[in-house]
Formats: sequence, structure tokens, C-alpha cells
Amino acid sequence: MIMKSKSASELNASIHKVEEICKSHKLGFTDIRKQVFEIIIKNNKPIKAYEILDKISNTNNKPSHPPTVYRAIDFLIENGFIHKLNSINSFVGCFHPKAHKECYFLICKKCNIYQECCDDSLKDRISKTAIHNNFVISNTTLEIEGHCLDCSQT
Amino acid sequence: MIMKSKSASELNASIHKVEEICKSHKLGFTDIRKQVFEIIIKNNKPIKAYEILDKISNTNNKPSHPPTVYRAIDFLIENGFIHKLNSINSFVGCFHPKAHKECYFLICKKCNIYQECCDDSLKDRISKTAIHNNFVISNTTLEIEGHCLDCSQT
DNA sequence: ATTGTAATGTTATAACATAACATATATATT
DNA sequence: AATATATATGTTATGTTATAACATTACAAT
Repeated sequence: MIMKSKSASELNASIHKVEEICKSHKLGFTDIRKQVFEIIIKNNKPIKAYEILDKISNTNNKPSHPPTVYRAIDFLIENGFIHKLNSINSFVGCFHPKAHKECYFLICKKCNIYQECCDDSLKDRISKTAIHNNFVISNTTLEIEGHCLDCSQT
Repeated sequence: MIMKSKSASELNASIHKVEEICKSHKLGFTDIRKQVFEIIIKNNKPIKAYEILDKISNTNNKPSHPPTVYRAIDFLIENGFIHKLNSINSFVGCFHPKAHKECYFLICKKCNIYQECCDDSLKDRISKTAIHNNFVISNTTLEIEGHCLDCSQT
């Protein structure tokens, strides 16, 4: 499930899926939100907020401002369409919007490619750890940094 | 193992232990590094870099600068004396310096108290996930946010 | 028409972190 | 001891990430 670049049809399917979800949940999938979402998923690597900002500014031929991007990002995260990678202050599209709240990441330090992994036994193990500590989870950051197969061989 | 405030003797033991490790590993545990380490471990909650900066400035009755603090932080992290919590840009002392590279955290959103947990079965599970994905881990961020026992009851 | 609400525009600044270069201090080496 | 070398710190400036605060727009509900 390595995030090599996606085909145009996969991208369109992703966008369409999110549009559908927004429609059915009465969420406003506005132009800006759509633009930000597209920029994130078309990038096959984690992307930073200010890179998004530049792309939006270029696309629209007028400067945009940080709040515009961050608001869209907040919306997309809240609704499970993208994720933030805290360890590298970057954003990635979600492969299973609304299908799960938590997901975990393997991030290659060399090629910057990432893998989203929603391993249930891992999720269980984390749950058990929380329960064992009398802890109620609201959200989990699990980011495994290292080297992917390709990069660890060279 | 909740990090309620520590006794003076526990703190001294922590500092002493780190001093010993530095001595035996020929690491310079300089005044600044010691000050920063003490500030972090005396705080029973995650602390931010600029909070440390303020405290150092106050302690020494002269303004310090960000690089001073960040250098000390880098040293302390490299040598396993403290950890950074990426999800909240904060730092916490390590309970097992040099005993482990990875450790995981439960962070209460309400009281900001944290727990360090070095659950082996969790570690194994993460290892297996990495192996399963042909991934070589260099470092792992696992931060579980939610509510501790006290705060989830009120 | 007016009020409510959701989203966006805009300016400014807060919060987090490092680059670059100068200086000092410690430690080896001769 | 004098010199070289490495390590650590001081200082200024700037880069990067993120949000506060307030104005405006657009559109729906009363």
C-alpha cells in the first residue's frame, strides 16, 4: 500500500468519494476546501501547509493567506479526509475517509514516501495499553520513521 | 506510573543518574544543559521550549536566546535524557535514560499530565507491523491523547 | 428587510525553530 | 607552556509553522 503516484482516475475517485460524503453529511465542500484536498492527494508525499499555500496562490493567480489554508486543513482533518503527520508537520490524504478515525504511518526518511497502515492488531494493542493505564483515548499519533524497502537496500 | 510531582529526592536521583551517565560516556553535562534538564524534570508536565527559555532567563537574571535552549534540548534528546512530544511541541524528562530508545506516551488533554509507557508487547507489535511492511524503523512517535482516570471521571 | 450562520478575506502577530558567524572554554598535542 | 583542535556558548537575524482578531461575503431562514 505504498503511496506511489496515483492515476488520474484514482484521484478522481477519491475526490468524488469525498464529495459524496460531504453531500450526505451536509458538509460544505467549498472551492477552497476542494482545492486544498486535491493538492494534498495529488502530492504523493506528505505536503506542508506553506507549500499548499504557494500552490493555491499560483493556481488562483493571487496571493492566499495562511488562515485560508489552515481553515481548509482543519475542516479536512475534522472530517477524516486528510491526516496530519505531527513528526514532520505535514499533511497527507486519507485512503479510507470516514472508515476509521485512527490510522498509523510508516514514513520513509529518505524518499519521503509514506504508507498508511490501519493494522487492527496494532490498534487493539494500543487500546489495551490505554485500558491498562485507565486511559480514555481521544486520538493517537503513531508515526514510524525509518526506511522503506527500496531505500534500505541502496 | 503517572507523573504526579516528584519528590526532591527523586529529582536529585534523576539528576545524579544523568550526571553519572555523562561522566561515564564522556559527555559534557554543562551548566546550561543541567539547567534545562532540571527545568524539564521539575516540571511534572510537558514543557515548551520558550517556557524553558523564560525560566532560564529568570534564573540567570539575564535574557537567554532560543538557540541556547534548543541546543541543550538537542543534546538531551540525543542522549536519551528527555523526549519530545511531537503532537504538542513539548518536552518531558525520560524515566529510563539510556535504557531504551523508544518510548510511548499517554497525554491527558485536560490536566496535561503524561505517562511514559514502555510496553514491550506494544513495541513488539510495532516491530511486527514494520517487518510486515518491509520497513526498517529508525524512530517511532507514539502519542496517545485522551483523558486520564481522574479527568475522565469528572 | 433583517437576522443568523457559515465561510472567506485580510492584517497582524504568536509560537516554534534554526542559520550563520563570533567568541569562549576545554582538551589534547607538540 | 604554547599551539592546535574540538566542543560549547553568545548573539543577531531570520526561517517556519500556526492562530488571533476583525471585516466582509453569501446565502438561508424568519
